[in-house]
Amino acid sequence: MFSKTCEYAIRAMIFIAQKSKNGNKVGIKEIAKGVDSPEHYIAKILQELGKKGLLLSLKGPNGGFYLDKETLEYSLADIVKVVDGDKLFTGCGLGLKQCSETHPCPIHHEFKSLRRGIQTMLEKAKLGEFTEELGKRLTFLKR
Amino acid sequence: MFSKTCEYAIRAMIFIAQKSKNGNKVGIKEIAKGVDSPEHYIAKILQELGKKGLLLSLKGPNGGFYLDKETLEYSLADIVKVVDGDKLFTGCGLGLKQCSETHPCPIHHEFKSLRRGIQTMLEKAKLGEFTEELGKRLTFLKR
DNA sequence: ATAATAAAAGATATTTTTATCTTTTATTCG
DNA sequence: CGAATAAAAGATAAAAATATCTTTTATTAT
Repeated sequence: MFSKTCEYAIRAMIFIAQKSKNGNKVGIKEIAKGVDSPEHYIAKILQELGKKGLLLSLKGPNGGFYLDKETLEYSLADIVKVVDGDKLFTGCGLGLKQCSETHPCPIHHEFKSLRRGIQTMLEKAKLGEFTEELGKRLTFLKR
Repeated sequence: MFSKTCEYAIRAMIFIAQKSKNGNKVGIKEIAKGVDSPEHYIAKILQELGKKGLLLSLKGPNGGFYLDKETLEYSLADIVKVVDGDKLFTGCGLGLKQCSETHPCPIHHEFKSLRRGIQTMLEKAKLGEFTEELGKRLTFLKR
């Protein structure tokens, strides 16, 4: 469904959301450990998300990655769009470039509703909303 | 959603289904052209599907790939399982290995229903059922 | 200012996926 | 049988995704 890069990205962002609840920041090492991802690799991904405005960071001592009230409102769909692009939401299930309503692949219509379901679910899933269950250890971000 | 390999596989299988309606066989060149895929690459994929019993073929003059009454009953889900494995149907959306009902990732439950929807749709889609609309040029397998 | 810290950026390496090319084997037909 | 045909199989290549390592820049606290 998602690229591995995107899986890391989502897990890291949810992790940061949880850790930055009280205005705290979290370092890349802790993030990498917390979501079980390669440190330098996830760093790259977060840099990109930062450039796109989905995430904040500060260098130096006491620095790290964090989310504020505004960025906590971003959804998983926003992350997916930045990392994997929007082919999951708009592309043809069979990889045809010109697949459309008027030139559909054989599974175009069935796929359309599936895609819509995926997109709706990801758009509803705001970063700020995962922290509670994570805090209670009802959900997990690694292994 | 699917690997590129799997997209080719599905397109080729639907193409063969259409072409082998009247007991005909279709050569690899015609298949490659018909679904706009690299010839040797799709050949490899079809060989694997053949080994797994989803597809029949015959060498020599008048040879080629074809489907019979039985193999036309296979669904897109069967193809996906052979080519991409079943991680789309059973794997964790965030890539966790131990994600389960008792150790769920934050989107486990939402994903479960999406996955089920995808699987159901693919299982319902039997190879034999695409030929009519393709014949009427209401649907397409390339570009 | 300076030293310490931590992210940003750049360069390189590895692995997997995708694709191509060549040789071999099976089948048909004259 | 022998020539032609077409898939099967094996070897190699190219591209993309994933991962690591090193250097640079920004920030903080002393």
